[in-house]
Amino acid sequence: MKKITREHIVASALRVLDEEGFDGVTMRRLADELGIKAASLYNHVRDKDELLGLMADAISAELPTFDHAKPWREQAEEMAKAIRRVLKKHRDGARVMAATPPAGPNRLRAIEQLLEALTKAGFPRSTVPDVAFLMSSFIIGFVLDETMGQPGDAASARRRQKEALRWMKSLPPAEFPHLVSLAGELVGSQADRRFELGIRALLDGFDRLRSV
Amino acid sequence: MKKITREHIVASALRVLDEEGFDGVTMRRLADELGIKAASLYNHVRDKDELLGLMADAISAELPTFDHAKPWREQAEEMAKAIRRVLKKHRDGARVMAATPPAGPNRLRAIEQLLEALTKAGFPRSTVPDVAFLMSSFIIGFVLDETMGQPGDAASARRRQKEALRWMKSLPPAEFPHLVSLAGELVGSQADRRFELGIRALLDGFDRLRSV
DNA sequence: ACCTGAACACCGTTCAAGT
DNA sequence: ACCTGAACACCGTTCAAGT
Repeated sequence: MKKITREHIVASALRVLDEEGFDGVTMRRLADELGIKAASLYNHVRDKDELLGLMADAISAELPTFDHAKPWREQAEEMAKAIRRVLKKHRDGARVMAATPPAGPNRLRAIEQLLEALTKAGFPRSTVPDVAFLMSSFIIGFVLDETMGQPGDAASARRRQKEALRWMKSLPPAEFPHLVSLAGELVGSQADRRFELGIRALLDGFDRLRSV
Repeated sequence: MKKITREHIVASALRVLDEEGFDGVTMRRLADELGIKAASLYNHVRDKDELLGLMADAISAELPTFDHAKPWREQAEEMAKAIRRVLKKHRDGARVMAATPPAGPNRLRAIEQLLEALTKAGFPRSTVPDVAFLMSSFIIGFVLDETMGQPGDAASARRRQKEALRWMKSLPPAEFPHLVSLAGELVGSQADRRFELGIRALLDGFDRLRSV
């Protein structure tokens, strides 16, 4: 086998993540993937939390860099979509980010870029961290919700959705009239459209904070 | 001891949650709290997932009811603040909601009320589920982020914050100029103000969707 | 009907022992 | 320096056995 390095471990961990999901990433399963024993991992990584942090940073490395030429609004919307795309590229990617503090060079670099863009866009200094934080938690929250309880493969995801629809339609309509009549729209996610609606609403709302 | 009922179990589980946090809610610890053995819990609850669902619904029961007389904007903002308050009332409350599908009568009742309010507010039928979903994931995402990695007691939370501040200020300013200069505003959360800013931006953005 | 002891198949992590 | 076996203190869950 190849030599075991930190990078090698993190790459394997992301592979396990994609195959087994967040709960499937165990030190033992990861060691198997690498052809070593679980105890050996502790020669390269302090503990599982550090490993998760490294995974989060590896995911953050896939984020594209900002194009500072474009107008801020377009920039921010594209950045938001790119973040969502990267979070969805790895199974339970949003859970990894949510479970992990925003440290690590790649993640910090992404935050720095966002702060830079917001400053250039004319947001007052004191609101720049607010807007950055809110964009981040909005995106992570959305993808978390969007992918919650969904198995990896698309087939069983669709089966689950059908089940949820049938269940929601069977609720007592006297008590839950809107829930029942909107069941189709509630479970049939159209997540892309919904995300765009949300990020645009949020950015529109932020826009009036700008002084330039 | 008292007779063991489902309600009794859920109440104890919430007590354990507040004391030990999300990861501390184990079947064994909960059984201890009730003065029984872990295996006995399975006479009352299918598995841990069902228990978490019941906990989420018990938390949802604490939500106030909507005041349909007030204008929608005020209504929605108050509802959002109330949800955040309830999520923060129990340690890791947001994690319980995020880990759990939106079933359970109390939670459904809250969603139904929100759908009702949005419909009355004049949102087109097809956007009502979008706005409801987006408000929910925004709030849960915010509180999740806000309370992440925070220990229960306020003292150690403040200690952690000081540490984070010192760490961020020690970053290389050439690479992370905004991160370093905004360190104070980034870690000193002022979460209440930040949440208001966010929910208002989001609701302002939604407002132009209304047709009434 | 409900509780228990014991077991099964897992976890993260430590540590002395090997090379 | 890095890997291993074995152990420790946990998990969720099942099931035959008790009352």
